[in-house]
Amino acid sequence: MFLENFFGRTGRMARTATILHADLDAFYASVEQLLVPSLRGKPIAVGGGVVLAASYEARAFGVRGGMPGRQARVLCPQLTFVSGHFKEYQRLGDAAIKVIGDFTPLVERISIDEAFADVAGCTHLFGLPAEIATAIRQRVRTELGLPISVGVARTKHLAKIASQVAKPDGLVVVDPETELEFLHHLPVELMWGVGPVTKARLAEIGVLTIGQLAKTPGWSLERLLGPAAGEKLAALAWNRDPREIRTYRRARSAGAQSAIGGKPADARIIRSTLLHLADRIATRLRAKSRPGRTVAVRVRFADLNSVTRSVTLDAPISATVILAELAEELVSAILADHPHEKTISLLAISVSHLEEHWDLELELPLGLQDEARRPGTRIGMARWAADCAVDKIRDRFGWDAIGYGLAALGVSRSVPDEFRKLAERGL
DNA sequence: TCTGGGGTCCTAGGACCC
DNA sequence: TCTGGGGTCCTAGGACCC
Repeated sequence: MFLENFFGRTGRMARTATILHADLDAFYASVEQLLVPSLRGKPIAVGGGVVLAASYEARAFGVRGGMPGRQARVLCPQLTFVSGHFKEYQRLGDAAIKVIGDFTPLVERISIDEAFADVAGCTHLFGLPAEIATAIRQRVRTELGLPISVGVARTKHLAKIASQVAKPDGLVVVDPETELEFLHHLPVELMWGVGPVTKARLAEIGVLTIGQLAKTPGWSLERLLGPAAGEKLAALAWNRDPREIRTYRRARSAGAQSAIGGKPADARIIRSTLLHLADRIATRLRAKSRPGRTVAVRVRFADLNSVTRSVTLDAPISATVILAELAEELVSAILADHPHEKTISLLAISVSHLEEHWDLELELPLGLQDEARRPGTRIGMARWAADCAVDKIRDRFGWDAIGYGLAALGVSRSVPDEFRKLAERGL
C-alpha cells in the first residue's frame, strides 16, 4: 500500500506540470493606464529621453523599451509620454507577487513584475495548477486592476516560454504529454539564454526552431557556443531543466552606472561622478553589512566601446571614499592606456566578492591598513566615522539630507533615482 | 537599433601552487 | 634537469536577462 502510493505519487509528480511563471503585461505602462484612465487604449511610453516601457498600443507601432524617445516619436507621432509613478510600480509589483504567495510559499521573484512558483504542494487546497493560475490572474485583475500572463509547465524554462506565448493577458498550460510538440515548433530566440548573437550563430548552421536545435549534435553546439552554453541549450531543447524554485538568493555583486552623455574626459566630472556612484553602492553595502573585495570600473567612450579594469583586495571594503578613490585610480589607468579617447559617454562601478556576513567594525582596521600606505593613519578612522554619521542622518531625514559635496555637483541624472531603485536587487 | 540602469554567468589566458 | 598534469585565483571581455 505504502509502496504503491509512493510510486503512484512520484510517477505522477514527474509527469505533472506544477511550475508557474507569472509575468505582468507591459507593467509600467499598464500601471500608468490604471492610474490615469484617459490613457487607456492609447499608445503611451513611460520615460522621456529613453523609453522605459511601452503600452501594447505603442508596441503595435514598433515602439520598444530602451528605445530613444526621439525615435519612438517618429514611429508613433501620437505617442503620449508620461513620467513614471515609480513608487506605485513597487507597491503594485509587490502586491501581485503577494497574491501568488497566498497560494504557495515556493515563490521565486525574478524582477519587479515577474515570478516563478511551484504549486505541487498546494493542489489539494486550491485545485489543479491550471485552476490556481486562473485564480491568480483573476485576483490580480480584480484586486489590482492589472493584466498578468501565466505559463504552467513541468519546468521553469518551459513555464517561462509558455507565459511569453500567453501574452498579452493570457494563460497557457503545457501538458507534459505533448510538451515537446509544443516546444519544438517555436523559434530558438524564445529560449532563455538565446539572444541576438546566439540566434545569429545558430542561423548560420540552419537552426531556426527549438526542434532543429534539439536535433543538432551536441559536439556541434559546443563548438559553436562553447561547452557551457552548448550543453545547457541542448538540455533545454529537450525540456531537461534541473533548476528548482529558489525562494531566496544572495546578490553576488552591487553596482551603479551613469551615462554622462559624451562629456570630455575632465578630471572634475569624472571625480564627482565616481563619488556619486561610490556613494550609492557603498551605502547599500553598509546597510546590509556586505562589503566586497573586488572593485571594477567600466569606461564607455563616445564610440560606445567600453573598457573595464578591476582590482581584488585582501580584505573587503564598504567605505564610500575608499571605494571612490580606488575607482578613480582604475579609471585613470584606463585613460592612460587610451590617450586618444577624448570623450566619455558612461562610467560604471561594480563591487563583487561580497562578504556573507561582516561586522562593520572589522572594517575600521582596514581603513587604517589602507591608509598605512599613505601617511596620516587617523584619516581612515575619520572616514569610517563620517560614513556612519551620513548613513544615520539619511535614515532619519532622507537621502538628500546630506551628502558628499562634490558628488551633488554636475551629476547628470538621465533617469530618476526612484527608477534606479526598482532595478536594485536585494543584497 | 546604438539607447538606460542593475544584474548573472561564461571564457580564456596568466600566475601560482602542488 | 626536463617533462607532465591538476587545481585555484585573478583579470578582461562578452552574451544575456529584466
